[in-house]
Amino acid sequence: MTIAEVSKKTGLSTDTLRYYERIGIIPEVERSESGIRNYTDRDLGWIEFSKCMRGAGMSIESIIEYIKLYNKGDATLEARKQLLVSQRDAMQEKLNDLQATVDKLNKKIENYGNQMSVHEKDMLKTKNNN
Amino acid sequence: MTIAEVSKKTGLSTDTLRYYERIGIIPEVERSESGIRNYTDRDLGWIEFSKCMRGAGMSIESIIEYIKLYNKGDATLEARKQLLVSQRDAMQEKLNDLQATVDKLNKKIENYGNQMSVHEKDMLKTKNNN
DNA sequence: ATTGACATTGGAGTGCACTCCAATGATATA
DNA sequence: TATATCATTGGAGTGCACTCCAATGTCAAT
Repeated sequence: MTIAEVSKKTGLSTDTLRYYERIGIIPEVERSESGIRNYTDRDLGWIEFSKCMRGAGMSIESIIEYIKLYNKGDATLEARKQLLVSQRDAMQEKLNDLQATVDKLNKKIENYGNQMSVHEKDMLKTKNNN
Repeated sequence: MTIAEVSKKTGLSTDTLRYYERIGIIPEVERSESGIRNYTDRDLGWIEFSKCMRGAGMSIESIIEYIKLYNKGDATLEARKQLLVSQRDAMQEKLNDLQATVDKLNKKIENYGNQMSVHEKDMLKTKNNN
């Protein structure tokens, strides 16, 4: 698979793909004799993984750490698990916060729903109802 | 309320507080004759609002837009509502993605749970199971 | 009146995660 | 074989959201 194809499949730009490889978020991709990348399905798996984790807010630094551990083999199983657990916990917390904010927003939107002056109502309410 | 007190209450640094005011994420705060800020509860409300929205990933640009609309008064009620609705929808989507990623991560963690070589298992699975 | 802890400003600096670019090389098609 | 379209690299540039800083001012307590 060429970089253009992978870009299309994943939605990541070729620049980002090369950047990810350079910094170690994707293992090094095989090249043709002339130096052109040839992505395997396995590479694609890592790309999707990284994309997914990045999308969930995991830092590039943490992904690099995970991949480094992975490359060290089975001795790092526990460490990898712990890394994932702590990332999941962080995500779960963000998720909860996000849910709380969505709920808040929904209440505000409801207030906007009825046609009375929200300007006035608003300022008579609890702090967070701007 | 002094800026230090507000900083303590909100968890935002004094630098951030001044920055937020400068860019319009917080309405201008009253000053003493000598120019020192004196925050009201109303100011605090806006700060909490902005903090909350920022925490949920709303961009500073959007918050500025909302506050500008707010300051234009009741003529902008509908626009404000629409802004909030679209932000909520964006958050809801992020929330769904996040949930999906947490679920995925939980499955991976389960795999790590049993002591067999995940290294081998891993690579025999579907793409996304790195 | 001096000390020390706070406040102010504008502007420069930081960190993250890309994103763009110019120079150059590879490959496919007419 | 010429042309067009892709690929490569290293390094510079971008955008966002802060964060830090130095010079200076304010204020309460000794």
